[in-house]
Amino acid sequence: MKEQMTDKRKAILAAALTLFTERGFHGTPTSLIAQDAGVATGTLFHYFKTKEELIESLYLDIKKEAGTVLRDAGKSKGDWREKLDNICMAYAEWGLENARKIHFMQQFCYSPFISKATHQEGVSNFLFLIDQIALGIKEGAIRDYPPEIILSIVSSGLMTSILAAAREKDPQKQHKVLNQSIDLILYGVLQE
Amino acid sequence: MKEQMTDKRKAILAAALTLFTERGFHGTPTSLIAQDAGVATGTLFHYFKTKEELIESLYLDIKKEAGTVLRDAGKSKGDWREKLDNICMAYAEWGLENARKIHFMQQFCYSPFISKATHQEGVSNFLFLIDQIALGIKEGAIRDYPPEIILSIVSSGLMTSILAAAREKDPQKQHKVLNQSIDLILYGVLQE
Amino acid sequence: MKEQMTDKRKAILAAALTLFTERGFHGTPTSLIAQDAGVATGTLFHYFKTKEELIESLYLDIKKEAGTVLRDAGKSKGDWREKLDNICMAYAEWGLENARKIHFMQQFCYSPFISKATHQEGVSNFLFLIDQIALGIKEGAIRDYPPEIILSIVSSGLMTSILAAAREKDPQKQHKVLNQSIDLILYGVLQE
Amino acid sequence: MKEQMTDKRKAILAAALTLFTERGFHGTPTSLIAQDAGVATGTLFHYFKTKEELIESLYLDIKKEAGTVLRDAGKSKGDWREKLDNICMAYAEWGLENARKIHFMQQFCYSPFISKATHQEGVSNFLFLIDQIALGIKEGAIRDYPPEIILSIVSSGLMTSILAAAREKDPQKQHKVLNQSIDLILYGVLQE
DNA sequence: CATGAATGAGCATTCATTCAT
DNA sequence: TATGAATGAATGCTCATTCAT
Repeated sequence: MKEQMTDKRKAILAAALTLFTERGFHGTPTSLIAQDAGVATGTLFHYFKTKEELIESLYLDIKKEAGTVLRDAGKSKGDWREKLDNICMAYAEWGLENARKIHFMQQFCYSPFISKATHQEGVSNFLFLIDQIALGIKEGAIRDYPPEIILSIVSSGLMTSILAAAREKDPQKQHKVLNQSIDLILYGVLQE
Repeated sequence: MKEQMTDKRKAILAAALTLFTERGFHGTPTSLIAQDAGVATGTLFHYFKTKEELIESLYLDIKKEAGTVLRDAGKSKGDWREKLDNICMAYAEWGLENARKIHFMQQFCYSPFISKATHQEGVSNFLFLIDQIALGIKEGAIRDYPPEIILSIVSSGLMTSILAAAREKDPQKQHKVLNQSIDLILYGVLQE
Repeated sequence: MKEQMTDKRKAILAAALTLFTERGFHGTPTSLIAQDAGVATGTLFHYFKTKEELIESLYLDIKKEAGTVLRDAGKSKGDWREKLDNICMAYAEWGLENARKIHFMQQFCYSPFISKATHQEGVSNFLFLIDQIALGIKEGAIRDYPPEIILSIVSSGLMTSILAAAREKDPQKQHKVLNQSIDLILYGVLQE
Repeated sequence: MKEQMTDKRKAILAAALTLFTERGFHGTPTSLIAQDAGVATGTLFHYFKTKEELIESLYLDIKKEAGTVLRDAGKSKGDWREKLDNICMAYAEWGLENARKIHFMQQFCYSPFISKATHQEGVSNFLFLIDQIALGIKEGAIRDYPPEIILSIVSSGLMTSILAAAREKDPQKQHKVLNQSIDLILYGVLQE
């Protein structure tokens, strides 16, 4: 547990999340991040050797958090439909409360600021889902298609839906959008 | 006929497409765009008043081209499944040959470099699909969900699949990925 | 008479006068001068080889015009006080109607954009005044001080007064300011 | 004590003074100012947010210094002629040693680079002279003309004379020119 | 004579990073 | 650990000037 997550470190990451999504990577001066985080410019470079290291740390933190949310939701009991529904809803719920993190992932996962290696490491948090899907296929609950393809389609659909839901003001409407989206996504995936 | 699309203008847009996707907006100097396009730096600013205007023009051009591809494919005859399949395959085919354009849209559609107004204008090229989907619902071929939701889930799924397919080297594998992805996407959408 | 003073040439000089006083030399693009003059950018360089040549031509034209005004006024009859008063008032009158030209001279006579040679040539239009002053001294009407000093003090006082008068809106007030200023200036110069 | 006047700040102002008078505002690259001041370009912008702020600061500094010189000289004892003579000579003396500052004021006081507000603030350093002149008028020593007019004529005459004197090499000649000029200026102002 | 597209050197300003305190 | 003044390379954009039409 090398990561002690000082308050200052956390503040820097939080400020960076907001600023990077709102202004892009190069559009965000490190001095501004430091300012918003309430620390001196030099301090930022004490915690992160370079600006690149900062965005990659942020990326990994978010991916890890998202992975944990999914893993926890995956422990729910019930049949496959229920299980997948739970996982999707848990992710959507978290995404709605952390829209900026979804936004961040969407914007930076294919950007040149995240190295291939970091991207790999980030994705690794979701790999257990591949196994789960394979299991669902074997049990005849999920259509027999390559699990990677299923995962990428489901997750891109979810991300887009969360962002769409976040654009609604009314929480009831938000949930309606999410429920309908998840219905559609799972129709595509589940064997009827 | 305001748009005469000079050769130089085209060259600048082409160079910008490649560089923006590879290095990001702020990561790409205008001088480099000009160099790659084979024109002087001043010339770039003769055609586009600012760097922002350049990226927005590029965005609109691509969205327009994508809209045209879809519109043409939508004229095909046949039942709904065939029709949707044709549309998706045409889009995927185009996307595969223009992976950079897909990449560009994915990376910049939610970025702060494209103004809301431009985003709106870009999306307008796809609005006719909403009507089509509504028609399909009325005819009982497409599940009865809000057409906007259906459109956003289908298109995000398609984009992701195209990018995944583009990562494959072998054209045969590419098409297999695409076919399987489109199958899955349409399962979700079509009423069986 | 090499100078045929085409309409276009005149238009360029007029536009340049306004723009140079309002925005400075380097602050005024030649393209803007051309635009305001209603000609193409290339045309400006047909009449003036460089931007420097333009400002120097403008400077000389103005100095020449000012010299002519003074020379004409100097032909008036009457005693020395009357004569000097006439000269000053004529100059002030012209300056009031051509405040921009006064402003221009004030701003650029010591600026680095006017070469020493051009400055010399411009000043030559006023040299006859030195002789006049010398004559006035010899006749005992003007105090016995070096004519160059007298000239420079009188003319700087006049310029400043014209600019001050031009700042007033009411023509009556303008003239009051001018008359009072000229009174004061001549008190200093005339032998009582 | 907001103004700590760091060494670096002082060096930048000194370099700017020389360069602006010699090459004009737009004719002077900030990089050259920094170089001449012996600091990095970034440092210049650490002390002055923009090039405009730099020239305005410089203008205010000089006006303040000039005002102080006059104020100190105004404390001298003696009759009005002596007093005005002292003030003028003190100013001329300072101007001779600081010809560049005089040159700067002459060149930029009516230029578009100094905002109206800054001009006002600069002029405020001389306002006490208006009161002095009014007093002189009341006591019958100075001719009864609007004090503002008297001030502007005297000061423009002085400035011009200082510049003329500065053009002489020989210090003796310089002082002769100044003395004669001040004589002439005061003849115009003083009631005999 | 007149045009205006094209050029590319030049400049104001920003910003990641360092380092003395 | 924390600070923030100082650095200077890098970049978006401007503009005098040319030249093919």
